[in-house]
Amino acid sequence: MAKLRHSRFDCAPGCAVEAAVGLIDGKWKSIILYQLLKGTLRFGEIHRLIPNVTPRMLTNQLRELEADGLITRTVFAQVPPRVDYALSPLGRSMEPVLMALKAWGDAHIGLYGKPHEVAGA
Amino acid sequence: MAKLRHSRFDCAPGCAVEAAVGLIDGKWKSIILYQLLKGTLRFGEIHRLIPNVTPRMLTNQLRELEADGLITRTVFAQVPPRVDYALSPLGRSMEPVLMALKAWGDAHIGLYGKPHEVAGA
DNA sequence: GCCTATACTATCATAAAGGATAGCATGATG
DNA sequence: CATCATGCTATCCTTTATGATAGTATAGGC
Repeated sequence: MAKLRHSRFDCAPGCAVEAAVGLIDGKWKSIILYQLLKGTLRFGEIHRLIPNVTPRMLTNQLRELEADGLITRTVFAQVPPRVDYALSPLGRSMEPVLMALKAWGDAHIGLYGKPHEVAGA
Repeated sequence: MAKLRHSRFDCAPGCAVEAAVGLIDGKWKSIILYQLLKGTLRFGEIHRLIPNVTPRMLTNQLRELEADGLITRTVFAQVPPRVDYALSPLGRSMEPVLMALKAWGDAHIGLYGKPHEVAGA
């Protein structure tokens, strides 16, 4: 059996932090959730907003976010196919976390804006 | 050359979020930072607070956090050795992120408290 | 002299994360 | 009939993350 995701929850003092981090653990997940804050998006729209992700990984991480209950996936029976992704109420409850991350990133992005050029802290 | 950590910063709209997430990307990092919110800790104290981490990984992630400027490491020339770890001002500025993660985790830990038992969202 | 403590280091191993590339079914369009 | 769009899937591959285990230097305590 593959290691269970989130299996590390052991209710130590850091547990709550760990639980939250575990849900956004995946290279593209936090970006996907952040983009969905603005509203429902289709697969292709997400891909245009995050061009560096491969279709395989985008699908993979959308499926995991759905399995974790953070987003909803709605398929429209038409051609070409249309699939809408949106934050679920649980996902929406992550907004304070995502906005805290953004606020921190906005304030400090200059420290890491270029590879190899980390400013002295 | 190994891939640079944080090399994925490309200043897309999610960039700021990505930057912040990249700094806590590592199985134990968010827990370490969370524990250090309470104040300076020695290596062994951190290990007692996070018993599941191996010494190798604890050292590895402490070194990365230090390299990223989030924590400071102070060596005392004595025997047995004593090394203190503390949040740097930059690390301290992550407190809102860590507290947002904790608040979210506290509110929702029940959803993921046990492996294999994800409540319907 | 042996044991203990501390904060690691060294080495090997396993598992997983993520990427690269090519391809698919269906209808619409020209 | 060829091309296009969409949202993927399949397969193989590379890289990285993490773990398991054993070991280390130095002084102090018994």
